Amino acid sequence: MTVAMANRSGYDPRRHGPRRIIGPGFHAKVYEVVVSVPPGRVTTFGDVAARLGLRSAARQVGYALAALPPERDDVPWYRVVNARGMLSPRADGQPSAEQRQLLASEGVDVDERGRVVDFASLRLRRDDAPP
DNA sequence: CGGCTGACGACCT
DNA sequence: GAGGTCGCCAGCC
Repeated sequence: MTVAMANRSGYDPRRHGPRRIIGPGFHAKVYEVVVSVPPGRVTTFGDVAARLGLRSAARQVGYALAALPPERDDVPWYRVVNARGMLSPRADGQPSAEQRQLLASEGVDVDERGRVVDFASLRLRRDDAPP
């Protein structure tokens, strides 16, 4: 017996984390976490969500960054990639060239498939320290 | 106030 | 490895 097979149609906290309502200001919290990502490092949507206590809300983190207002140019959105270390494709189906360039300016290389080179080492996890 | 819009992640076959 | 399913929520028309 495992929790994984408990109920397929129901909610599995082991997998998705706690059900919790962040409430208004969710976007602002996302931005705050992203601001704390140091130059030359990257993090993931899921890690940001986990840091907010909502592992299951990775998608919402993406939505929040998609809605990032231009005046929030203090938020290094480009340091956020997906869990595989890939730059998330935008509406046109390809990764943002601007994101690639901004990362490159910090010494973070992105290969031709859109994946961050040496992602495992550069990834900033919730309670991770630089090597 | 109803409906639509979005940068994801983990599992399963 | 690739493709599909399900679960998440706040903003802005």
